[in-house]
Amino acid sequence: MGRKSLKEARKKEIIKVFYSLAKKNGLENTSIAKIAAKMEINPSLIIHYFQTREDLVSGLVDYILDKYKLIYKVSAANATDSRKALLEIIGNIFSKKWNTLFDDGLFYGCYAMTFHDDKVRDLYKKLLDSLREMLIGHIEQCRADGVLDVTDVETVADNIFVLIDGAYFYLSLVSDKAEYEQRLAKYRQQALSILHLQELSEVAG
Amino acid sequence: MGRKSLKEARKKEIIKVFYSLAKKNGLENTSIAKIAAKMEINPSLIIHYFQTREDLVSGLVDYILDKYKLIYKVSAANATDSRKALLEIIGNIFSKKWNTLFDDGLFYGCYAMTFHDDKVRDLYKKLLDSLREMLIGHIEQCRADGVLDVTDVETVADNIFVLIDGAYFYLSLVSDKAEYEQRLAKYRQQALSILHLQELSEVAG
DNA sequence: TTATAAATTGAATGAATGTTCAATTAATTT
DNA sequence: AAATTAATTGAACATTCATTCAATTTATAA
Repeated sequence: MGRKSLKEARKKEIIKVFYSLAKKNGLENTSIAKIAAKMEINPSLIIHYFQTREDLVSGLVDYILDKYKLIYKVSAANATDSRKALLEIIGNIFSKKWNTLFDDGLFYGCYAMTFHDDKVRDLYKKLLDSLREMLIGHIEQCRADGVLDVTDVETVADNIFVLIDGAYFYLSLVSDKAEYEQRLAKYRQQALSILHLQELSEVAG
Repeated sequence: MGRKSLKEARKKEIIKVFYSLAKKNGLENTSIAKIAAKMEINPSLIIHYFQTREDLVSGLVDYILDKYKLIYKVSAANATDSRKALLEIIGNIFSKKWNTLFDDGLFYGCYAMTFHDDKVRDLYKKLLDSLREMLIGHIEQCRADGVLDVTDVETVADNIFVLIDGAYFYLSLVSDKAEYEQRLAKYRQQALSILHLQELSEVAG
């Protein structure tokens, strides 16, 4: 009875436009009114779905972190081979295509919010911790399969994460494309070195 | 003739209040009006000194980056001993007192601006690059003095910076004090390990 | 066809924003 | 004391903001 609810689909549409505008102009310069204008709908419709701006931002953070999570996803082709799976993840993390899928500016913009917004802080902390656990799992699997020679798995995983976060922090300021790619390759190499693995071209994404 | 100018002193006062409010409530929640209210002055006075909000923010970025730079400052006592100087810098970077002097939230908040504000981007890039050069200089001096055994100085310096940036990225989300300090110590240890140095208590700050 | 429920609009709100400009106050020099 | 220059105020500005509420349109089920 009554009209079919479009709620979830509509919310996602709104968030996507929010994402694209914030990506272009920054989080603080993206208002509800501007999102509505871009979508050619009424601002009150956005408030109808997200009761407050805070909820809207929260939805954006969810959206961004979901995208971020994808980088750690292992394709079905490599799911059964622990070594290939690990190599695929490392490859994904240190690849150029990541940038086309994911906007670092927004990731850091939302990250900056964690210092004053407990909700966002929790989301980030839980995501990063779950990714750590995941990487630990992969490494342990590799060790169990005898394809990896590491002693302290947790430390190794931590080293990888430090490398990732530190690498992109500086990389985001590198505008020269050649230097960017060169550094990226070097960091990937270093990640493999931490894992006592060698670069391989055999692994597809 | 006429009144003595308080311009520079007053501008610094304003920025300091801006800093303290933004530290507490976040950059985007700190308006000119709020700064003026806190100082019990008229908002137009702030505009008098900083023509636009953009200029005001730019001043804040300068202020923050100047503070950041201090972490890399070597005390006079260690200035002549290259090994002690390097150890002091590493000690400063991975110390708890840094947090009392410097607000990570604002540092990341301004960092997030680099993605849409070319001016801020240049400031950050130039600072980080100059710090790199400085660290490279210290390491090279140590090598010249025969107290350090490293081959590729630039790579070593880059590894240190990646460690710093990556470490604090995650540390900023760690609220448990004990875990925070434990990790911090571990990262410091790792920095020394990259330099092939050992932890020393002999170096004062 | 009618009832129902959700989607959407439109107008209005008050508060806060950055900024302008003229007027006034306060300090310093001649 | 008078002239000068900067500090500071106060009132006003147009804009934008998030949010509210009632009214209307649109789709679906009975």
